[in-house]
Amino acid sequence: MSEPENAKRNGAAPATIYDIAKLAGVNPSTVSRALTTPGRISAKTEAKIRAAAAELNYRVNPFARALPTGRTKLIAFTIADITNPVFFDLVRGAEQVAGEAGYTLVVAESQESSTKEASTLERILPMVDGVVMGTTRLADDEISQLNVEKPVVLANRHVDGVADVVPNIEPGITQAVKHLAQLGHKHIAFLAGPSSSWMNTARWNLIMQAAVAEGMTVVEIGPNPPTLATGRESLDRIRAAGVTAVITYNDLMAIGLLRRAVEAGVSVPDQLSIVGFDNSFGSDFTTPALTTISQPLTEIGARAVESMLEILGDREPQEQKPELGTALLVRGSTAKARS
Amino acid sequence: MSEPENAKRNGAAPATIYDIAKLAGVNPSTVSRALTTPGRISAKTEAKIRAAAAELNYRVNPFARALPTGRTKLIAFTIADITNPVFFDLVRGAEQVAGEAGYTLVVAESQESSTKEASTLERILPMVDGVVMGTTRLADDEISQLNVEKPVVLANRHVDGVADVVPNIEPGITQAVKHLAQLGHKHIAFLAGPSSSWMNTARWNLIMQAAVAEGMTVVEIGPNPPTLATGRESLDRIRAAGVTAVITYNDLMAIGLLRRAVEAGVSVPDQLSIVGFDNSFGSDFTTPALTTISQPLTEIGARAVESMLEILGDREPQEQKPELGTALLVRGSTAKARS
DNA sequence: AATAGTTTGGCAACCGATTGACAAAAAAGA
DNA sequence: TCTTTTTTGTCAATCGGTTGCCAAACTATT
Repeated sequence: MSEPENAKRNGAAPATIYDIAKLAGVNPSTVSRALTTPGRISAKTEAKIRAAAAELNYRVNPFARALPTGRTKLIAFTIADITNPVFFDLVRGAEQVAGEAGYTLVVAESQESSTKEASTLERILPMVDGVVMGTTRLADDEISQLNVEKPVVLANRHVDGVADVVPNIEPGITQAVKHLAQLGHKHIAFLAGPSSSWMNTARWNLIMQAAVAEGMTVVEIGPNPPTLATGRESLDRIRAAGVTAVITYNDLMAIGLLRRAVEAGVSVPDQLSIVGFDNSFGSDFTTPALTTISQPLTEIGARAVESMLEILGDREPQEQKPELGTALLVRGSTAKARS
Repeated sequence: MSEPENAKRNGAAPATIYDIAKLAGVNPSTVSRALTTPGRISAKTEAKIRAAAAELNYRVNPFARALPTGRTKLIAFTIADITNPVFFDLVRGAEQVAGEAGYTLVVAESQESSTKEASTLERILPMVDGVVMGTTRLADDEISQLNVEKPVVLANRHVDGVADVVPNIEPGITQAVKHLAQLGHKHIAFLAGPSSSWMNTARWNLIMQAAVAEGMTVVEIGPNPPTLATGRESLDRIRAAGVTAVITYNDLMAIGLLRRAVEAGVSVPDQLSIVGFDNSFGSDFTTPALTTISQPLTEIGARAVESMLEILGDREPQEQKPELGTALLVRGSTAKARS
């Protein structure tokens, strides 16, 4: 309690390589080499130094190291909305890989605002080695711009000249549309996400294509913020459109829509079939449970960081990994079209 | 593509105070002062320097600054499980306050493992100014220990000698137990969380106390990992215990239990009433929606960071804020005890 | 106009590591 | 045994800021 002035806690200042050098009877630079360049120093001396370091409970000062090397072992991870559970798995995968490589993730949330995203990045950019964008609301040119300053890896988005990890959404979407067609749906809708989402466009295009191939009509309703609230608010527009099934941009919207429908006495799936996207946390809590297109989110997060590590030269480029796919997960929110 | 060696991106190295000094025709130290100590330098010179800085697109190198000052403007925020939506609101509140003060949050997840938590903290401790523990699985003495090295603020937990932000859980719990009593329940259970959770003990004690006061019997079932899976797996034990209502350690467990019960043909709330804890994301997705004890999580996260800022001397200590409370939120998962 | 007092800006040391250049010591070769 | 090569450790500069101390320049006082 109440020692507001003294920011320094532990009376004993943390040990430095100088302390170790003194204790081991060598030069500080020898300590640095022993600790960072294995083999450069004789085994005997190195052992002595390591012992001294252990005794002093030494931990390198990351800033002192970052200054001459310019490397901080920090990676920024951007997400648009912490409230959207898709990012659970994304960061899980990312954090896993980053941690193993001795990197730390700085998670930056932008609350769906590109302005906020830009300003947060502005603040943390000088201290990270690279930026992995889990979900971003920045425009293509802003991303390209960013990529000039620090390496960028995109998850679930493509921008020319920028590294990315994007699953093939075609199989999942085709399956979903076929599934609806087989259930007898003729008129369906796509409840769109934000216009600044690259994935939104990609999904819409494929859905349109697949729907036409199946001889169905399809309308896009949106763009919208990809939230629970939007899902709820869209029920009227969807009913007005006269469709019998909807595919939503993400599960959050699907859940909002489903719950609102139930409240409004619109039976799901009897009067309205709903297909979500992402298979994110909570999508199986609802009654009926949500039929959704699942993505390998953990793997996407992991690969995005792996890719970053390769760019940073901290990981050997691997042989080409198999393409990531998507698949329809049929649960209870889809059924035969009402005649 | 393929320039694995060159970590440096932008051909032009970022501007330093030396560049500014040259351009403005002053000494580097003058630049430093102009930018960090308002008033120390004449308005005229400062304007000149600021102009030069703007022209060169200058941004301070946080590491160079951190070296002499020891302050990094980074705060670690620990959470036990990123998959538990309680932390949404916790970090939302925390990030908000931190951002406004120019601090950045480094979110560290430990996947419910105290070992993992300790090792992650080990890695990031040297680079943060303090640690805010959203949810932690460390033991009391480990926390005290940590608090010696860097300032610590605990959310939802109390350890002697360590700053904390804890809401008063008494009203919520009392209301919940009263609510069950009024519905005619005589025998209830507490589905416990992890033994390393301080809150778990705190909640159990109050529930026990309140139940006894209402003339009910109450049993503790646990300890358990506070997850969806545990909730599911506990149905049998709960039924075996012969109780008609359960209060769970958190919503995740309650949701797991509720869903399993429905699957198993145990009607909720008719055969079993369930009360969750936290009012976290998804707790209203279920059918029936979960009755739960809500906590002001955003506010807790915000206050925890505020408290940290005060300790770091970066914020004036405020007048005492009103105590944070909890309250029962009655939804559909509780009903009259089956006679 | 002379003196005292206050601003303002420069000098240089320092934070804790890393690293190129070099010399001393040890090992290998003649 | 003497030279050549390799190994091992030291010196000193450097990264980009911050800050105590001091002197020059200015302002105010008498």
